Amino acid sequence: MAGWEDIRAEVLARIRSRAWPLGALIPGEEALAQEFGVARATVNRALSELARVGVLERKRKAGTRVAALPVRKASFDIPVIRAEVEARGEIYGLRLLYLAIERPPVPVVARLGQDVGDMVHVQTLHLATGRGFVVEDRWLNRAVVPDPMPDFGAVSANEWLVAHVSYATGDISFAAEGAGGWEAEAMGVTDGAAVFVTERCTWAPEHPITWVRLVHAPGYRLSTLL
Amino acid sequence: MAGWEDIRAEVLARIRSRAWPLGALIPGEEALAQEFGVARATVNRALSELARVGVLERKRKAGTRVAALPVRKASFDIPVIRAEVEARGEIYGLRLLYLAIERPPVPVVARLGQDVGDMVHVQTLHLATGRGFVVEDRWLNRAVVPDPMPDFGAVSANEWLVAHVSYATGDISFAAEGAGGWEAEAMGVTDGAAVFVTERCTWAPEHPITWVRLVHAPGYRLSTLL
DNA sequence: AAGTGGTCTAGACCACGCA
DNA sequence: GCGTGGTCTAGACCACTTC
Repeated sequence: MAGWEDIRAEVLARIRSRAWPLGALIPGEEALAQEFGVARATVNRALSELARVGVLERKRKAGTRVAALPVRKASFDIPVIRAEVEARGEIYGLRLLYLAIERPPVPVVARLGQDVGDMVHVQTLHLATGRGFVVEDRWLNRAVVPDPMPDFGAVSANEWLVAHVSYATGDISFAAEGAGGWEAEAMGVTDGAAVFVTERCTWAPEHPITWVRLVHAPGYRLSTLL
Repeated sequence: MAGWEDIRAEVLARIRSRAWPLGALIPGEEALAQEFGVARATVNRALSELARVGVLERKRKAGTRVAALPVRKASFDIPVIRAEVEARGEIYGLRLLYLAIERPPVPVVARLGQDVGDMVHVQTLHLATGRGFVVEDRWLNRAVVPDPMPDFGAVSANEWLVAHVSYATGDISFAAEGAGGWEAEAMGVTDGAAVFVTERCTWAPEHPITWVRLVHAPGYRLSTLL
């Protein structure tokens, strides 16, 4: 019996073999269902999957075509830092460097897209077996933090958030920068050393939650399967 | 009428409100289908989607539970460099720096996981409106390159591959490094400047296809929505 | 052995986007 | 309009995992 994964494999084979060239329109779901002897829903499952990963482009009425420039999509996990350290078999440590309620600088407000006044500003150092692993610089909307503030020296803001302010939209970006200032000092690297930097911004449906900048120790690598 | 997206929203709301705490087992599909007055397939679609993005964990017989440490997954596109440059409204240019058939160094063979003897070695500079955008260092399995070799000075190996050797598995990784050697020179940056580096390895089902290292111009940023 | 999620079917209706 | 993909249903069988 042909399952949706078999259909997917067959479609991929036809694309690879150029039976269905790049950019070409392929037969409709009904036709393929007949040809393969399966229900239309099964074909739909296979084609939807291929569209999700960028191999096909589907539009109602227009039909399904092979992506002209197959844009590969890759996905990766955004782990809680503690889990990431422990997954390497190292011992996690956390050191609170700075904590205050103050006005965020203009760039942070801009990234959040909305001014919510004073915010909770937390700077922490995440350790892997005693060595600096990540320097975290975070601004939190006071509206999401309870009044007796959690002890961010014991549980990282990162971890507290995923457990208490679940689900939100946001964006994330990665860049290479030369280390500098307090971040370089906290991490214990020389000024100008190349470091991997993650910046993330998250919103609840109606208000910003947090902006965070993570400076990873030199040698850090973000990797995933295609 | 309740569609699968409504079910998804309701499930998310229950998780957010702690009606279903982190790590807790939630009712089975049949029960939820009855409660929401929809078919089980609709509930399945919603829960599968949530499992795919890491909010739920599902196991046959064991049931569905809320992920204890919700690992957010992000996905991003791996565009063809020309498309990336043009998407910025800049003019794409390509300069072939080096082309030879030679033995790959040990690290490259190791990453590919299989020794295929001599390979095609291509080094190119991708330009955005005349300025260096990406330095590409690529090793290609000779088995995937036709005998009159394509003109890699006209069409980048990158682009030629997606059009002619479609679909493969592989891995990709990102890191920050200090620029150096011919790469720094080709890009026109000072030695030691922080650059964003992408390394990618792709395989056909039975043999390696290519290994490539991309050094992006300073200031490059990889970003995506969560 | 039994319960749960994973998938398939045949049919149906709907929404979108072209003409 | 009208064709295509998107989704839903009710029922069924299967695969996996835990008991």
